Amino acid sequence: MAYQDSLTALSDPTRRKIFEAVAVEPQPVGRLAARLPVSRPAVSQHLKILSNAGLVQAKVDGTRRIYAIRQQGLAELRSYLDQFWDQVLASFSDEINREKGKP
Amino acid sequence: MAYQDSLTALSDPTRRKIFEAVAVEPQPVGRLAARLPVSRPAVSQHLKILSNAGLVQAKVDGTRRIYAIRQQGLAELRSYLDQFWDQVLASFSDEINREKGKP
DNA sequence: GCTTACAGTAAGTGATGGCTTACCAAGATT
DNA sequence: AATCTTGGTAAGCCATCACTTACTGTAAGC
Repeated sequence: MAYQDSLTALSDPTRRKIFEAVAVEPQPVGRLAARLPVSRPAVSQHLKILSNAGLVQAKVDGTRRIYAIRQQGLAELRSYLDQFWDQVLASFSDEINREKGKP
Repeated sequence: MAYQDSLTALSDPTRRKIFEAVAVEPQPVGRLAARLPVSRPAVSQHLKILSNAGLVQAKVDGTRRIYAIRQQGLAELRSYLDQFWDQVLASFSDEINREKGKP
């Protein structure tokens, strides 16, 4: 639901593969499981975690569920990291200013 | 060492706090531990993981080690996510083009 | 209506991971 | 030189987690 859950979700290699596969092309659960070395229930469980993190969402199509990336979840994670990026850039320019003021 | 390790490193709440604290201001291990609800060895272990992930680096100062953010590690993680961001934007414009072509 | 396809849930298991205390190494301080 | 400060390492413990098989539910297809 927030960037915390997104980071937890993407920390697992299998979930990353699922996320990456879904990013390339929205897919039903069965197809994802077929291309992965784990069982279909395992994929379902991973998708639940990714879904709760807001990183993917399912579009129901009969008995099938087509999972796709949810861009807002990705955006939240990006802005979390951007916050640090800004801080890094800020302290870097601070250092430059300190260096300039020295001699 | 790569974005995978960065995601694993930032998936833990305590490590996130350490990373966030170090982002605000470079600090020695002891000070970090004093402000956290875990022991100093625990902080050391977390810093090792963050360091291996390339997210922080230590500057040795006598017996003290001042930990700070390593911007390149953060950059790698950002670009990993940006890759998906680009894909999301691409498929979004694809959809618009499909919609335009329909009627 | 019966069966088949698709997918989520439940329960159990082995491995991983974060924490603690105890210990060790090395530079600072007196 | 003796001690204190600082911090990394070792070993062990408990909780969490990813995975499996078995089961349930629901929509399609004949």
